[in-house]
Amino acid sequence: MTSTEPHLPHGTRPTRQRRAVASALHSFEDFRSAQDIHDLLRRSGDPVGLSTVYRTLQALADGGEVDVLRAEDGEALYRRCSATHHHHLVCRSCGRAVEVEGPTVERWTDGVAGEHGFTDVSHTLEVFGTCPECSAPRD
Amino acid sequence: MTSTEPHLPHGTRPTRQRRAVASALHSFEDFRSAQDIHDLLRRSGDPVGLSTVYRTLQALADGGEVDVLRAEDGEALYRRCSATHHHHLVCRSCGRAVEVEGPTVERWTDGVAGEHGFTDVSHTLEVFGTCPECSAPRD
DNA sequence: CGTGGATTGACAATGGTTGTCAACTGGGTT
DNA sequence: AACCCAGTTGACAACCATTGTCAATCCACG
Repeated sequence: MTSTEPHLPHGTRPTRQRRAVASALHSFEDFRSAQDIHDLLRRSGDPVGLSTVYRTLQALADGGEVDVLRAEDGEALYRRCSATHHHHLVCRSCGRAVEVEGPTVERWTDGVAGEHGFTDVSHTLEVFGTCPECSAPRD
Repeated sequence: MTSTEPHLPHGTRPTRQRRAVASALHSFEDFRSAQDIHDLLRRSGDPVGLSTVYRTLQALADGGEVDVLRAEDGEALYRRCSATHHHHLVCRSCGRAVEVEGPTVERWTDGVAGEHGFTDVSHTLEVFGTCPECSAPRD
């Protein structure tokens, strides 16, 4: 079941490097930095230049294939994602993220924006917490 | 006393520099970068060292006196804020921001997090749009 | 006044990200 | 197979927001 791999923008070449990045994105489900992914690839014996990692991640992000969120310190973190609009429930301890949908929130943001006469509305929403596993007492 | 000026953390000295930064924060209602504020102060004849601007903004942010949000490129942007929990409706054209409250959203995030067993929940939410003035046809 | 801790700011260092550009790759064409 | 050549790569440098450093300065208090 590897058919859910992020696809590269139409018209680009499926090079070894791009496949490697796309594949790496499938090996974890938390948010990782570009540099983390670069290291991951090097250690897994399928090295890709740092510039290329950045370029590929950017292309995937532009194509909506990966989500980007900013760490506290402003560093960009990446994660593969589904195509539909969604938000994340991120564990602030282990980083694992769950995609969640929020029709309630979508309606609310549109409503609030409308009340103030704002148009062409978009929004960002991330929820942070401690996941069950991380809050479980140590065994 | 109902001064709306940002207050500095308890026990710190109200120096000229810190007052200048706090005052600058009151001269605009959109989000500005630390460097913008540094420039603003220099041009207004009340110069403050860049390090001090960063330090003061950080202290104010820690004390919940100013909001921080990240621009697309990861740059930190600052704006004075009220003490209660709130979100922003930000004009992506002129940058002006309106504080909004969302009990609906608070309830929703807590609910979703709870369903997944997440505890100690917090969240970030920003709404972007085009404000009435910016979407109005030129006068 | 004098003293000491808090504060400042010029400057250097850090680090994520982007720009540069010569070398390389590989699909289409002859 | 050899040739093209636009797309691609990656080592390296440049960029720039942010943080660290530390000697000089300030200021509350005795």
